Amino acid sequence: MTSTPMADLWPTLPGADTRPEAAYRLLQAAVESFAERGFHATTTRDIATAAGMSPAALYIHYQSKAALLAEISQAGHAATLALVREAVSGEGGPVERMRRLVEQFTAWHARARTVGRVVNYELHALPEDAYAVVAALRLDIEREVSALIGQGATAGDFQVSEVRTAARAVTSLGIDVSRWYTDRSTETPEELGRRYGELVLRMLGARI
Amino acid sequence: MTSTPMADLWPTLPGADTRPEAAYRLLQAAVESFAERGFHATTTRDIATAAGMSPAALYIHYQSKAALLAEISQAGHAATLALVREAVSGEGGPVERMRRLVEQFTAWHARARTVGRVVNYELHALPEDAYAVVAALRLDIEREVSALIGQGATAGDFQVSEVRTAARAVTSLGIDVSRWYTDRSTETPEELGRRYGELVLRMLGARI
DNA sequence: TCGCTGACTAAGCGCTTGCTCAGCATGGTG
DNA sequence: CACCATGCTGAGCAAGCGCTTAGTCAGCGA
Repeated sequence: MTSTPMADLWPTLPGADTRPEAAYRLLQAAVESFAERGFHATTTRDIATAAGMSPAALYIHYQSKAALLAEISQAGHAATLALVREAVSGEGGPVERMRRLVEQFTAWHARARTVGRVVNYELHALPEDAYAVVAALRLDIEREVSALIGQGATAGDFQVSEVRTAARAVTSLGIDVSRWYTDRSTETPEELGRRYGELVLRMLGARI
Repeated sequence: MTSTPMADLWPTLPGADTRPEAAYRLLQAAVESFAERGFHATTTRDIATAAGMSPAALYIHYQSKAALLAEISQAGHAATLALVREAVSGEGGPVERMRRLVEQFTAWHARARTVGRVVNYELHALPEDAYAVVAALRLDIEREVSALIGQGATAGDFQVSEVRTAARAVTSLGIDVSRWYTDRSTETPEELGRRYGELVLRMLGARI
């Protein structure tokens, strides 16, 4: 279910990630548990048991429970920013690029909803230094989206009165997907992405 | 700051609410603390201290920490549903009512963002019976929005391919406001509401 | 065969948690 | 005055928390 998105974040290619398999299992268990119950309601025993180990084994691979959260949050944000950058700097005009951005951003938040929940809703539990890193990544994401809307507006492709508000709305729609999307949702992540793409383009006043 | 929305949820009119003032103070402290740190990271000592009491005093007014959360969540959802019903069943055509709905829904989630965070992001911490009540209220909210979009679509005022997806997007936009809106936001809740109203109407294909 | 290393566990430490309870001050009532 | 209900506190209990420690054991190079 979430194995594909997880693999996207922490590549298991030989040489690309030297992390032992046990550390990877702990990471996966932590994502699942943090997403379902939240960071503070998750115990180190939960994570270790789900990874098939004793609680003490966690501390061989990670400094603390919070370090696990920091790792997940930073990798998740980095992956999201990469996705956004790829769409924004891709081929085509503002309309085409915005459509691709929303499609990918939305589909990612549906597909990787467990990681997405940790990334977007457990920020307050991050240690201060990890939070600073993540906050910078979030700002970058917002700036990329704003820049694309700005380009479209000056090119006459979009009609928006406030670029920042429009950018907020676009990212907001995608982020919130990770809150409500479930296994039982009838739309596939890709279908949802296409539909949200349409809605956003109309919202931005694009003639389509 | 949040005192006005709080008063909306738990009226202090003489006779309307027989709750002792101390219980009200505990409620307010709990909302603030749950919103900032989350339910599980909040201790009963946090709440009691913020309300100017010893931890034991909490249990004179509420059965448990979870009972406080249940009270907040149910009152918050009830208030939101009332707001939605008032807008949906108000005067005017679908376009006019949708604009008012989004304006009010958005402004509420900005103004009452502390309550809003508890309402939308602490559902998983609710005891099972309280969750059932709240889930029913959430379903009602979604149904009201869907019904209005459906009306507008059949009347030819909206162009939407999937009513459910469109309804999701509309409520999603409003809910997510409680996540990101802060004291430092430059837009007032009402300004934000008006702008989101415009964006949503365009998203729904209304000719405006 | 040997000593060493890295991954792991059983046990448990010190602390915090949600919650309880005996008792105290207050103010209204006979 | 006595009486008691009410609202609260100080002290503290049992359980559970994150994390540590001492020790086990398979695998490996010399």
